[in-house]
Amino acid sequence: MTAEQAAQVVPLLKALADPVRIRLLSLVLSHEGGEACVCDLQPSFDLTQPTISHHLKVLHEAGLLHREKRGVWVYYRARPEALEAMTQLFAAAPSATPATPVTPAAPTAAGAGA
Amino acid sequence: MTAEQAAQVVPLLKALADPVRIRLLSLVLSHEGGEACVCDLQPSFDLTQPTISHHLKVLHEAGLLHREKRGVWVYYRARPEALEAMTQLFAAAPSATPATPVTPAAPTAAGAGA
DNA sequence: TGTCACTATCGACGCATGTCGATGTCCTGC
DNA sequence: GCAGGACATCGACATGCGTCGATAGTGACA
Repeated sequence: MTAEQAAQVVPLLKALADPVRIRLLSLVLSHEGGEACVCDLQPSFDLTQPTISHHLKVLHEAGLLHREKRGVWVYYRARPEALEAMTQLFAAAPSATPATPVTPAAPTAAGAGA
Repeated sequence: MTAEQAAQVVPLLKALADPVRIRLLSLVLSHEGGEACVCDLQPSFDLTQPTISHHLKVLHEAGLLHREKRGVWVYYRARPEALEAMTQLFAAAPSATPATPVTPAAPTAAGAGA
């Protein structure tokens, strides 16, 4: 993985690397119709409304949540593309060593002449 | 997802939510034999040795890397269990709304009598 | 028009984190 | 025993982040 590839995935991981935000995303996903407004989400947390709004903004800016205003309420919905990107990231990773014999390799940087 | 479940996954995500660490894990996975020592990894970054060591420690404490000392070198190897936990997390999530019609739901918390 | 409810933004505070230089620990080879 | 290399730890610094209270913006309703 190059530095550029890492720079693409890290914002998504950063957005999810918070207990409040990953629960927010889970709540939105499991909510009726796959969408929820702030007033649906806030009661699940012991946090103030601005804090919830802040976390939703982070998820939105990371591309994980879609935002839509309907009258007084703002509805958030998960964006499957972002979730799929995460799925593919981890689906590709562990295939490297499923049951390989793990041949001990000599270090290359410092040279094998130790 | 409960707060407890989130608390279990978040440390893994936090450990990966860094461009250096996700590249370190990728390098270890793709390295010969699925393992690498610090001297193999450091040349890929413009960072000092203590910083690389710090990031490897974070990955190790999160359960993502296994650590083994052989002589002067310390070899790091990915732990498939942790990667599988990540895979399952994201594999279960996006199945909520693949092509659902998204029926507009009224907010429940503030009551519909607004 | 005035009021109320829902949500976002702002400014501030404290804590966590990434990075570095200096140093310590452990092993190898002479 | 001594020198040198590989890696970890420590202390310090700057930056980022989560949280709050206060406040602004916007739509609904009487």
